[in-house]
Amino acid sequence: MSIRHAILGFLSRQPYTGYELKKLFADALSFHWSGNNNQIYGALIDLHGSGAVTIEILQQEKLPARKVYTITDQGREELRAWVLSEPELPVPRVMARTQLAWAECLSPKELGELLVTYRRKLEDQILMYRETLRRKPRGPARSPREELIWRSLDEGAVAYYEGELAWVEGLRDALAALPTAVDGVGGVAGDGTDGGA
Amino acid sequence: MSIRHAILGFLSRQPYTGYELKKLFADALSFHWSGNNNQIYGALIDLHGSGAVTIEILQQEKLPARKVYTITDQGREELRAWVLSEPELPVPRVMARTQLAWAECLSPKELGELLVTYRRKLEDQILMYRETLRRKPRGPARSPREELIWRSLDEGAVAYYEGELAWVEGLRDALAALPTAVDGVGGVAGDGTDGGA
DNA sequence: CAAAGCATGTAAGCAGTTACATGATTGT
DNA sequence: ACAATCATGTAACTGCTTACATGCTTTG
Repeated sequence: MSIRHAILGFLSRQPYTGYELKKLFADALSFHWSGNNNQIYGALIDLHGSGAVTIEILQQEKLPARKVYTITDQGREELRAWVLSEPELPVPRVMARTQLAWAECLSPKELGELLVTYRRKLEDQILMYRETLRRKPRGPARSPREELIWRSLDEGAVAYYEGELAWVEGLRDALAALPTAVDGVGGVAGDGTDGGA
Repeated sequence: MSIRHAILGFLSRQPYTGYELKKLFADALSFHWSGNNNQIYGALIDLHGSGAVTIEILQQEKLPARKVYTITDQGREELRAWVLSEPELPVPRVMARTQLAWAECLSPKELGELLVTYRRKLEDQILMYRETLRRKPRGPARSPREELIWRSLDEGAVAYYEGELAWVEGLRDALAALPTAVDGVGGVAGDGTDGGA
């Protein structure tokens, strides 16, 4: 369970309820968890069981009780140990690229359209990120250093999509530069309904 | 199941046994599946059940029988449909970045070391990729277009890690440029054992 | 003789997903 | 009247992972 540590991270700043954490995950651009109940409530029970957090139950009139979770010293130690642990290399599992790997069964036109669709999605995502970052300033950082890191993480997320976009553009250019004889294979002779093995 | 389509992709080039597919996945740089038995043998049974592949069993003297899987027309159609399907945006879930998000509990020195470790792993990975690509030429492509795409995928994988590397370098530079007063917080006053909420 | 390769498969588990269930309150 | 928000939790599933199990052959 790795969302466990992200939860501890949030709790290291201030106490939260499961419901609030759920929203934090759903809203955050840099934390790519769906923030579903199952994981968060489950992880919180787990964290409580292992003594990393304490629970305070606040009864409310006519609304369900709020269970406010507070990190313990032990929880802080666990968080620290995780942050210090060997960072692992990311595995770029990009489904769209796997699709392209087997694009041989497509006509040039179909392939072109696929690339355009992907490009457009990437552009939209970049715009959305930029817009969200512009108008939803994150909470106050605990230090200029933390502020810097958070900004860097946000920028890095955008940069990732920009990198992917540049790659698609590069591929499109390269494909366009291929000899026309090849372009004609699927574009003239067939409709792309698979030419055979 | 999504490795299902990657398997169909390989089979669209030529028939393979499960064992061979397993090695293909394990060796390929652009397909980030572990190539474990469970998934591959399971997916093959599934593919056979739905009529996407046929099985030919070749008995061997004193070695286990080889089950050679061949893609059917229906399998080709499924592959084609998948390749044409809406490409989905990748989600960059980089654990190392999540660690950095909660690096506030680290001293400047510890943070610096963490970044250096990550940078080194990225550099190693890039070198390893380059080396592997240089000396393990992939099989013959079915067309110049496929050749181009495959090369592009390989280059894209390296470019991804280079982008991540550039991001780390940028962050390091930015941290180094922070006022020294801040640098002193964890470096002088404490040993980084957590300064409190 | 041990290790690696050939070739199949099973078991157990983890981290994540969507969707369901309950029920009051507030906003349109 | 309908939807969204508050707030908890459960169920069922998917995709992927490591590790185990079997047994024979080739290579060092």
